[in-house]
Amino acid sequence: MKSGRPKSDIDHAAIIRTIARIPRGCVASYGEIAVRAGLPRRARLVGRVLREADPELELPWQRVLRADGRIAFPPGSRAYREQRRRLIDEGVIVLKGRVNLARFGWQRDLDAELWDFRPRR
DNA sequence: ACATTGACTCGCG
DNA sequence: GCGCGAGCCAATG
Repeated sequence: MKSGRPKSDIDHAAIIRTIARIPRGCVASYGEIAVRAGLPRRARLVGRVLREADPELELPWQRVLRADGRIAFPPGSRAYREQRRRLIDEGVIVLKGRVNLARFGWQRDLDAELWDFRPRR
């Protein structure tokens, strides 16, 4: 019986599911993903899970940014450029490696009402 | 068992 | 804006 892997597999799955739900054209921080997955203060775990995630899952990893809206990878790196490209391709405005969270942050279901007087597009 | 390392975050100066 | 330290914690060496 190989007791298995630690319960962290459960957390891992919760994180994967949460990331998969980020709407197209929106972004969320590592910390926010953690909270939504029921794992407050586990932002680093989100990053780790993302790094090891199977590409087959085709997770929208480009939508996960740092708490201040910046791309986590070193500016100019391959991953940085790809993330920037993917975001722009789905309509997210990226200025100097940063996204305006007030505008593109994933806050629809948390504050659905604010959606009405939020500038569109 | 101990030390280092991160796709992190926050507060402070 | 920038650097630091602290808190975070699983993976790695």
